[in-house]
Amino acid sequence: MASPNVLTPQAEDFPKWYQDVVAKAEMADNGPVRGTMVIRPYGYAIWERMVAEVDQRIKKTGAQNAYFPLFIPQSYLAREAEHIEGFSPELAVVTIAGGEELAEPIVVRPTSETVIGEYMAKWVQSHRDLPLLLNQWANVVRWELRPRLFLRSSEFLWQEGHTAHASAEDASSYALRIHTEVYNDFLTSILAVPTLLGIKPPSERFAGATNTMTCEGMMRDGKALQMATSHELGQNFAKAFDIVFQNDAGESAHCFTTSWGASTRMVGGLIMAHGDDNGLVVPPRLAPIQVVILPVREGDEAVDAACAQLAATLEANEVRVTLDKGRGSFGRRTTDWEIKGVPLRLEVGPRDLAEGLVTMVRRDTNEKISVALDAVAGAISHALGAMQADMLAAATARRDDRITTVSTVAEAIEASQNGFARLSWSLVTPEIEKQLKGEALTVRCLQRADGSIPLSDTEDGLTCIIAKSY
RNA sequence: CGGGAAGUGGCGCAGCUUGGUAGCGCACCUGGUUUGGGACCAGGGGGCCGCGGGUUCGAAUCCCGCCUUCCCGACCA
Repeated sequence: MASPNVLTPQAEDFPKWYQDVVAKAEMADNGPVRGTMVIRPYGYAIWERMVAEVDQRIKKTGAQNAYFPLFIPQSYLAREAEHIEGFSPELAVVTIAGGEELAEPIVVRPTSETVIGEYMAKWVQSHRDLPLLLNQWANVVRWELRPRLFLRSSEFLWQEGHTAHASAEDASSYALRIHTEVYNDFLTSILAVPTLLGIKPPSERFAGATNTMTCEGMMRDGKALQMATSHELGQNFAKAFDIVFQNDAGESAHCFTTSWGASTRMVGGLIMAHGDDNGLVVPPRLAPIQVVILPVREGDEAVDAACAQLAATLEANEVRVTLDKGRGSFGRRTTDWEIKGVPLRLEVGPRDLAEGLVTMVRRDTNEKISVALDAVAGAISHALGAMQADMLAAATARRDDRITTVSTVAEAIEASQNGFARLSWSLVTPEIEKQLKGEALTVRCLQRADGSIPLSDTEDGLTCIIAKSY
């Protein structure tokens, strides 16, 4: 256990705890311009792991990576009325470049539906060109009034997928496939964050979408965080950008498009879904460092040799392992790795070594197990697997404890002070949504009674999740 | 963008009321003793006090403007 005063306890001040973890785990710093973020090597290593896992899943669905420009003509955004209306307040616009006032202002992309739409129109001629499945990893800029590291920064990193299809059904099923096979699978099986899948109410839809799906996660303070999102755009952008194809009967038709994204916000979600008073807890399958080998004292030849041997063995078993430098007190080094959330520590000291043992400690439970030197590889592999499963189970239990099914709006407001309220969607009128807003609450998503994703907000028998959110 | 709080070595803070040129803890460097849950002793280094203006013989301290951060709201991945 970390000594007191390393981090602000969660129960005392959750936002302060979050900042402490971001700083002390060396995840990120504020940038010099308000809302900007410097991602430090450890934070970036975690992001890179997310990128690798998500990218691999995206490619499995058939999408290909490409890259589109940062700068977008302002007129492009204006072509889709809802889109420009939704994004205008958040845009950073370049009006001077090369020392001259520009004839047409250039927008720094807040998202790339518009530029990509322009090129889709160029590239799509026939139904044989469809579906067109594109993805890009990029930075985007949305000027934020209230920034928070990872959760809401004015510039952030993400992946944005953009696809064009011949039919509404094809677009819809692809967006759903991304939602479940890419996002939800990544979130649950790698990030160990259980999700509630649903659609956004019309008031919360992406600007220009006909349907927005969301993966809502619950943080340890009971607030909701949208971890990823997937949109059906209907023919809105196809009409604005003339994305037209000839079908097999030789007739012209507008495509149906989708877009979907997941961002560095997931790093914030990781911190807040799993972190505890001792710091970050990174699930093993995500962790850039899965095991740290920690010599109890420096300069002990037997210990150093055993550490080197263990590192080699684990590397050969494809475990992502780091050898602690052994400088400074044992307690200090232990605490530092604990704050970084490394799943397993292997403590190697002369006492254990004399008996042919090392001590393995799990970050999530602090459970200490003595392991024989020649059994380390197997024990590590087993512990990594167990910890991954236990973290998802624990997060799921915490979440379910905090979801209350209620039957009135007043009860929903009460129940959502410390968690999620589940209420019949039929009780939520636009006036009620306003009332909720006054209580700092929003409808996070709509679900069918069985928790599955509805096709539309007008289906009968839907429930909604009401919560505070980040 | 509105309402609150705050910016002083890397981090956390004191000093400001009653102007006189900066201090503490942690971190850092050197040496030694240590090392099984944030070690100890000794000796060191580092700050034009967020930025810009003003008042004054003199400003961390008083006045004005701006920037940044945090909390609460409206907007959002």
